[in-house]
Amino acid sequence: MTRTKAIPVATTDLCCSSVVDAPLDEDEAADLARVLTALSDPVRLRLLSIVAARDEVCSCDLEGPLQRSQPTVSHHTRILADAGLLVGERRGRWTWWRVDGDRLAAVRAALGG
Amino acid sequence: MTRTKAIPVATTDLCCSSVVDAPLDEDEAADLARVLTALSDPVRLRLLSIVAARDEVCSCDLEGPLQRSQPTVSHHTRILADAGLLVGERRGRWTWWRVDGDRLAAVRAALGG
DNA sequence: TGAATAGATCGACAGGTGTCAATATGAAAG
DNA sequence: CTTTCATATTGACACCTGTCGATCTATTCA
Repeated sequence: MTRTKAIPVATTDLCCSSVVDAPLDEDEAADLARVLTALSDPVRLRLLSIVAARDEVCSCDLEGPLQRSQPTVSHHTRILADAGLLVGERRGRWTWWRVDGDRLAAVRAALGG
Repeated sequence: MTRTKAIPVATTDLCCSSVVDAPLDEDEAADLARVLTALSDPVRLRLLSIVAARDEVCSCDLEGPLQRSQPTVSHHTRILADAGLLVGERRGRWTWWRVDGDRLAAVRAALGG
C-alpha cells in the first residue's frame, strides 16, 4: 500500500536571460510566456498560495477554499503542473500537490530577479 | 515646443503579501493576476525587454523588431502601461516608453521574491 | 491653413480560456 | 467481482484575446 506514482511533466528551461538584461528572442519569450500564462489566473494564484502555505495539499481540500467544481480544480492543477510550478503525486486514491520552489524562483529570475 | 504630456495610469497596489507566504484572498489574487496577464504574452515580453535594454524607446522603433502592425504594437504598449509596467511620455509626435523597474520588482516580490 | 506623420481607436475575425455537468478511470474496500 | 470514492477527461458554452485594415486624433512643418 501507499504506492507512489509520479506524474510526468515536461518543463521548459527558462534559463538564463532575464527580461531586463537584453531583448528576449522569440523562443525565450514564448517559454516565459507559457509559465506566466499559468500564473495569470486568480484561481490558480490562490490555489498555488494554498498549497505553498501547507507544503502538501490534497486535491479534495481545494474545492472548498477555491469555490470551484472538482473538474475545474483538476483543470487548474493540471495547468500549474504542466508549467512545472506544481508537482503532483498520487498516493492511493488521493493526489498530493506541492509547489516547486525552484521553478517559481526561476520565474522571478526571468523577471529580473 | 517639446511639450510633455503624461499618460495617466491607474495601478493597483500589489502590496504586500507573496504567493508563498500565505493564501491570497480574492482581491490580492485578482490584482496580481491582472499584472501577470499583461506579462503572459510573448510579444509583450519581447517589447518589455527591448524597452528595458535601451532605457527609453519610441513606439515607432518597436514595429520592426516585434514584426507586428502599428495598431497591434499600440495595443500591447497600452496593456503594459495599464498594468503599470511601462510608462509612456508623449513628446511632440512621438511616444517614449520606459520600464517601471519598481513595478516589476513588486511583481517579483509578489511571486515570493 | 493645409499636408504629413506618429500614434490611438474601432470593427471584425479566428483562436484561446474558464466553467460545469456528465462520464470515464483507477485504486481501495467489502 | 462489485461498490465506492477521488480524480481525470470530455463536451459544450460564453467570454476573452491577439491580430490587422481602416479610420480618427493630434502634432509638426511648409
